[in-house]
Amino acid sequence: MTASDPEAAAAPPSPKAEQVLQAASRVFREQGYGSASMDAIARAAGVSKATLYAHFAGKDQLFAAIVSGECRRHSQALTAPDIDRLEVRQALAAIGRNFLDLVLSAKARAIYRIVIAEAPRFPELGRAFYASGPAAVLARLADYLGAADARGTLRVEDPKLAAEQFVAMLMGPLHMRHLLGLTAEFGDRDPAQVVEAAVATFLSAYAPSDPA
Amino acid sequence: MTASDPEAAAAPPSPKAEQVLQAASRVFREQGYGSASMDAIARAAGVSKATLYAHFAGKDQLFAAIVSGECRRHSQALTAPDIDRLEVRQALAAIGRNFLDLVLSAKARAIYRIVIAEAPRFPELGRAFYASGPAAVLARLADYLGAADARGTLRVEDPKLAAEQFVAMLMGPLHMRHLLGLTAEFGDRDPAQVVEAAVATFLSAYAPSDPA
DNA sequence: GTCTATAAAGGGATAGAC
DNA sequence: GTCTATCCCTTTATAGAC
Repeated sequence: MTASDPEAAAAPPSPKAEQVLQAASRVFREQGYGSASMDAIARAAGVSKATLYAHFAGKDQLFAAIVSGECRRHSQALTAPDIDRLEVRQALAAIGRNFLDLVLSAKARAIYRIVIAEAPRFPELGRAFYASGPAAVLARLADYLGAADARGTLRVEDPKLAAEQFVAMLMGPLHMRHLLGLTAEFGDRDPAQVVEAAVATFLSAYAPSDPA
Repeated sequence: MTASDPEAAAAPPSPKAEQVLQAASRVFREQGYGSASMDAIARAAGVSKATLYAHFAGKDQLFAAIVSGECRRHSQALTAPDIDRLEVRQALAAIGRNFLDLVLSAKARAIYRIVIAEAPRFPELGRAFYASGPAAVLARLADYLGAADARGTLRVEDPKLAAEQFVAMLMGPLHMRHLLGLTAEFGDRDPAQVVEAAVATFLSAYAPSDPA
């Protein structure tokens, strides 16, 4: 019955497993990998430790399952709709708002924290996270910029680099401060203002010649 | 004798304490806060655990002492020299190179990882890190941009925001990938190229009118 | 102050009953 | 599959000798 589904693909069949995954995700996000104990996870999930080990070979594999699951879910959430039907400025603003909302969300921040922290000890995890998250976003944005260049609505020599600059200007003013828990202090900015400024600077550099 | 020096200010007087701090820094950076044990730190420092507890009240205070020490050291390393005697383009490029070299260094990455990871459980640490590191750099850069605007060599309405955009474009294409340990894959870039591109995009947006 | 030795608690992982 | 109870090890932290 379960031969074709080695539990690594999509949805875990057992409701107990899902229960464990959700609780473990919360505990890992709250305590970090090193400090989170299997005991605490079992307690949070309302199951015994033996049940944990019946579904996952160990702490490391449980952790890997959670991170890859969260990455999958988040990258799905970033399927931008109809940016091709918008003006370049509006399209970039829409992409920027969606992206910024995602990366500043509490869950995304917690996942990012823990993946960054454990990347040296879980190298494959770092790769999987980057590939399913940032790399996918950058690739899609670069495609859009390349197409805009072909249409003449932008002039972008290196779409990949331009995409990275745009994303960087979106995240830069807010991401680190939010990661550090500094939202009010150090003059926190309105995300809408950050998006607008990023679009403005980007277009100053990459608009064809004179869009007026 | 030690009344005026509550050990929180500058240099630890005891050589043993310095020995402990260096070893603990390495262990924390290699293993993360949660997984690092006082036992391992004592072993790495070549002292007994009792000596650890003679100098530091506990794991958390030892950790805090290390992070604040590293922040102090790194922010001192960023005293940019004579940028006022350079052309704007060259000054920005010099700032960019220095900054990128620092934030991409192995030690800075390790510190950043652990501060980000533990910020929710050590809020004061996050504040101290940001204030002594990124905020100081941004403030100095914003000052420079504001002065350039006053001289007419740039046109920058919001120097703080422009500084954040510039720094973001420097870090964006490289920082996250390096944090995740992905240097070769996903098309790693030459830092020099990143600096050049960031300066170019920045000047496209903030050059006065026509510098030619 | 520094060590050896140990206390007291909590960690990951498992055996065996159901 | 799931639970209770437990093994065995490591953890943080301390007592007592020097």
